[in-house]
Amino acid sequence: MARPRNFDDDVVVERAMQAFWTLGYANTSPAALAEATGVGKGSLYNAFGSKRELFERALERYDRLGAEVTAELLARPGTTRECLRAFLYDSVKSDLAQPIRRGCLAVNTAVELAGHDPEIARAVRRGVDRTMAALEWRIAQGVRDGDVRPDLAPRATAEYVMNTLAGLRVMARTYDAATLFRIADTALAVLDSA
Amino acid sequence: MARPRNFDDDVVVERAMQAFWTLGYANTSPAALAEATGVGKGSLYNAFGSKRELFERALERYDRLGAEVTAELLARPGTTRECLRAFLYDSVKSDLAQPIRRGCLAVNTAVELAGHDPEIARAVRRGVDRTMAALEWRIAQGVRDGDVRPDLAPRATAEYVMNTLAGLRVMARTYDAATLFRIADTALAVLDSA
DNA sequence: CCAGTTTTAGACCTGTAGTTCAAGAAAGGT
DNA sequence: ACCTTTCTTGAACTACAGGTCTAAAACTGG
Repeated sequence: MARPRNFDDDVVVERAMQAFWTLGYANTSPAALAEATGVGKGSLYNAFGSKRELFERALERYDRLGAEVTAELLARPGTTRECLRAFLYDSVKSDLAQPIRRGCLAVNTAVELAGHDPEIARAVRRGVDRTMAALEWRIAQGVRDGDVRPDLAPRATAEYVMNTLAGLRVMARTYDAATLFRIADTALAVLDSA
Repeated sequence: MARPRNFDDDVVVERAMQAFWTLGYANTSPAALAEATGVGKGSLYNAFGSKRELFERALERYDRLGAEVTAELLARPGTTRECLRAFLYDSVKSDLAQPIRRGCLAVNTAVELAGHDPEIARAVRRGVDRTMAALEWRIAQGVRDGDVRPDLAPRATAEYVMNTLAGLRVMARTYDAATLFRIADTALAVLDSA
């Protein structure tokens, strides 16, 4: 009945996400998006409405993929501490693996846009809350299993771990691997019974 | 012998700093800088060369003022933990006091520019290192005084506290005061002997 | 009070961001 | 084969970013 799209939305959103992640929102021009996605500017606007809306799609995707990775890491066998360690290490490692340090899209977005765009702020918050809920759940399990100090409140501890991750994502911009891993280890020491 | 400047460089840099801090580097246009400083674009370019150079001056100033505040806080009487608590609380409070959450200029800069601009990355790093050195010094003193667990390495602990601060500066974009203070407290609990 | 120098305000310039639009292309229904 | 609909391509458009330039203005030593 009509001409079909000759690209896959998911693929385009994925590529746009990579571009936004690497360059930042403001520095990713429509031309850059066209280049990165292999789709003409016109088609992008036809399909997604605006740069802003495409960004929201990209952020959503990032949150969803991140939540999947987190869930997988936290569901692995091992002590709570091992799981949280894997959680922190994993993000540091994937950061360092990139040729240019791009940090975390959620953190970048919180810093670049959350202050001036309440809707984006809510989207970021939703994603972070989701990860934090997973952490809380895993920590609560650790308390039940007895491998976490029973006096730790799962909620507060989850917030704390999340905060540590946010810090690491920023520190990864300028510090080396050894420092980052050392920070992660120091942060996790709080979980140990003394 | 020649017409004198009719503005004070320091005042202009201070105001430019505020603008960059609030709006971000990319979003602060020359027009916005002229507006914020009360100095015409032409004069700004004459005095500072470029937006980029003015930003470097602003960042330098931020680092210097921050270092002064940190030094003052850490030199106050009280236990190490009280000092570090004041250090973390202070930044959270000043963040929350602003009408729009603008976080920390150094963190914002690390996120927005450090990945693509090595020189800026070095400047950020210098500032952070300075603060971290002050923390290390205070923690080492705490170890000597016996109010910090002696098994804590001052350097690693300082990095850890710095990381916690970086995290808080990001989390302050989207979370409320209660959560932020709770995170700070949890983070400081690691210092206690059990 | 003039000469010489530097600053100033803002007009001006070039490039690009972000978006829209017009014209044609690829379907599917009839 | 034709019509309708939706997509594509790329040119076109407006606004503003970042920076330069100019003509007047403000100082000061002589």
